[in-house]
Amino acid sequence: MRLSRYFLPTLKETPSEAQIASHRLMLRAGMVRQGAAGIYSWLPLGHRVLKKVEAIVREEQDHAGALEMLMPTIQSADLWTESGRYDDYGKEMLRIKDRHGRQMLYGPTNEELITDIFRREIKSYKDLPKNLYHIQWKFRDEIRPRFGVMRGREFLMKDAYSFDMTAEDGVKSYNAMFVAYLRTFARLGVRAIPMRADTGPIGGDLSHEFIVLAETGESEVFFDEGFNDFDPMAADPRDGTDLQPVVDQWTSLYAATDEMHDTDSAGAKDKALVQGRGIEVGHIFFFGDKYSKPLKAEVQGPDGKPVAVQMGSYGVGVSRLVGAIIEACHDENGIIWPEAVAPYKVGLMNLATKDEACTAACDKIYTELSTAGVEVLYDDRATGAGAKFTNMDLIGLPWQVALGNRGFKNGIVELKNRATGEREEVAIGEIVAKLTNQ
RNA sequence: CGGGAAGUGGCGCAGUCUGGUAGCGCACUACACUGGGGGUGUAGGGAUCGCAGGUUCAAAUCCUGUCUUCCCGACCA
Repeated sequence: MRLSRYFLPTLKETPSEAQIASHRLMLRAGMVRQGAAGIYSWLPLGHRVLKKVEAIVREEQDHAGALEMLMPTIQSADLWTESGRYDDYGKEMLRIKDRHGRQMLYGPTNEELITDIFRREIKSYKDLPKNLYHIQWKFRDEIRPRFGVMRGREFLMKDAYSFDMTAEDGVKSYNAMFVAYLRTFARLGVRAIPMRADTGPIGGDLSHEFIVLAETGESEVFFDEGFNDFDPMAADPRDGTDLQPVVDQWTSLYAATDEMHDTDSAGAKDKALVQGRGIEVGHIFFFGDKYSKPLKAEVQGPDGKPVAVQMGSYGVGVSRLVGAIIEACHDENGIIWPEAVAPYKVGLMNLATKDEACTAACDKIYTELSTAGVEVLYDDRATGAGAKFTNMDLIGLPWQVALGNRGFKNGIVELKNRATGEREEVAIGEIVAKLTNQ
């Protein structure tokens, strides 16, 4: 993409409403713009990142056997009355009336809706297990939205729902999601640690939060440094092996957020305990028949008798993750994207746009990279070189390629790694091959 | 919802106390120079000062109401 044709409104100064790093950087890098408190438009650069995060979440869900579908954002209040949560949910739920005066709501979550779909279509134990998910916008009318997309009111969430005949099978479904989450966050380029969680209003007795570690995270966390030795990609939910040992390993070490932290517990006395900060990006629950009973989500067992199914739900804050990744990956100059979610892999800068030969060389590199399938953002604007460097550091593409008169005379470009800051001179003729293999 | 701040060109701010023709930096437009870390000059465009009402000869400035945004707390993907 040529920057001269792109829509990338970067800001030199930070808008006064943004306080934390990810919010400041998302505004400055031209990724999002605020519509109302906690509600954002995603501009092209931010949208690309959001879609990449979404794609990785989707791949790992599919890989773990979950089935993608799509439920609406607007729901009828009826199902919520039936589950008893219409009154319980409180002011966090955005309630609206349609033209006929029917009570509707903008979905804050989808347990009721998915359970209704399930109970209408699935009648036999032979159809189990099932794990259905969707990636959809939710709305929770938070008292105080803040931190940009990290705690917005409107947010993109992946939520999956598992249905099993027995609690034992339900735990297997839970474990598959547990492993899928380990893999998802590792692929996104961040370190996430599962922590035993309070089940809160969703209920149930088995639940873990996945916390991305970031120095500027919103909550304080305590965890065993033994987590460093675990490989999140070691287990595969699809190869048919028992995942319980993997889950046992990841839950054997102490890990807790400050509100769950208990200095008196045995694990907390471990010498290997370290303190850090983190951001919750995923939360999984196994809650048995909490919703299937009141909503009568039953199947017939082998004996012909109806049984309420065992359910679990599994959320990932997709839009929140974009902010969380930035919190974990930035410096004083801007964002440092992990390659898997970077909006473009390479930022190519023409530092001598008035020099026809140099420009032709840049154009050639741009064309060849594009043809080779490398995502490249090409700064071909007639602005000063300093502005280009500063802007590239801000938007944080993993690789920067700079070509100006100086290098052109000697037949070299400068290649810079945004994360390490390392610069290297590469022959013009070799840069494409080098980036293609990188 | 309790406590606290703030709304003035796109962004960051001054002006408000003490009422008297709306200002600065950045960004933007044109031209020239410049071109390896947000460069320089000249000339421009753009604001009913959040909104409504009131006081006054006169309101960004004083009074009343209201909306919005941000921060701390309780709540949360």
